[in-house]
Amino acid sequence: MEERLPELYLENQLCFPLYAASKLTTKIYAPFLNELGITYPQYLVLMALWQYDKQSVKAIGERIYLESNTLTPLLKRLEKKQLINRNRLQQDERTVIISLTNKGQELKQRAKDIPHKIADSFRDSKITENELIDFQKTLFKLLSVLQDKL
Amino acid sequence: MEERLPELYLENQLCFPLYAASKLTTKIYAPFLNELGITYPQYLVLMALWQYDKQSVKAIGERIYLESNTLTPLLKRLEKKQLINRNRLQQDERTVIISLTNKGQELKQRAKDIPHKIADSFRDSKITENELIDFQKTLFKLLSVLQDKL
DNA sequence: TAGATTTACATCGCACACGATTTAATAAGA
DNA sequence: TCTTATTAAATCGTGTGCGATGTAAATCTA
Repeated sequence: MEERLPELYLENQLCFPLYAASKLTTKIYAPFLNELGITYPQYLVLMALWQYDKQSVKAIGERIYLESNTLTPLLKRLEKKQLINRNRLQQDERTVIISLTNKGQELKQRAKDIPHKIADSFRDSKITENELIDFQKTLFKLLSVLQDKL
Repeated sequence: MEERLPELYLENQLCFPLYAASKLTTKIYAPFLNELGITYPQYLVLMALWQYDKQSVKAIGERIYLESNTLTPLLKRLEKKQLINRNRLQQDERTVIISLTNKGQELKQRAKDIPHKIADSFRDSKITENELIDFQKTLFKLLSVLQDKL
């Protein structure tokens, strides 16, 4: 009665290696981020703020694909660490504007070498620079297709 | 005093689109898996069991990159849904063997069309079949490199 | 302009992830 | 053999993710 269904093999899916690679990548970052006292999703929020300071929760969410149900508690943790401030906008009291504290601004300097360090660790691997560039290109295409489907 | 650090832009990272694509992919699966009453990580565990029944928790973890701290509670939930059984191995009482119940086996039939349905939804997108094949190839290379680093 | 609708954020509950530690069983070594 | 080390799961605490719902402010509409 058992039936071979190769379409259900882990290796033949796209979703599974994507899921696994994402998790492993986060683990690669962990020791560097630990030194800064932040988590990976917190790092994403801070990158959004380092690039464009003073944004609404909604704007941050659109950049990193998260909504207030995840962001609100995460932002409160960043506030408790004194890396950001949360302020209601006067013109529209519904909107909460997130801005970096001095401490949050300073963290940018300590974080700036992380991408290089990560990239270096791939230097002598089986993956070429060009391959990674193509890969990233498809990844962004995939992202936009996925977004359209949702 | 503000400094432009393009290496800290979200678009220039590899980790971020990987993280985002993984999450969006999981969302694409959600409605299909909802019909089966399971979550995405539970689906991964079941795929491992549909492919090779009767495995230890450790073996499942190696396939899907999870450890007992995540798997134990997840497996208890699958047990409560009567999709799997958990039994200690006589030869080695430390090992817990996970096996499918009849209900768990039957679910395979109901799940078998999910990959096709997902693939179909990409049919007329900007991404070609060949591009996806290359993409998956790099993804697996990336996975093995990441694994070596950890 | 009063009432309906939309919007931004917050809250709640549940299910992961994962580092760190614990417990019990087995294997290894002097 | 007795002790020590290793191994497989389980447990614990913290931090996401996310669907569903709540709340208050702003906007729209008849």
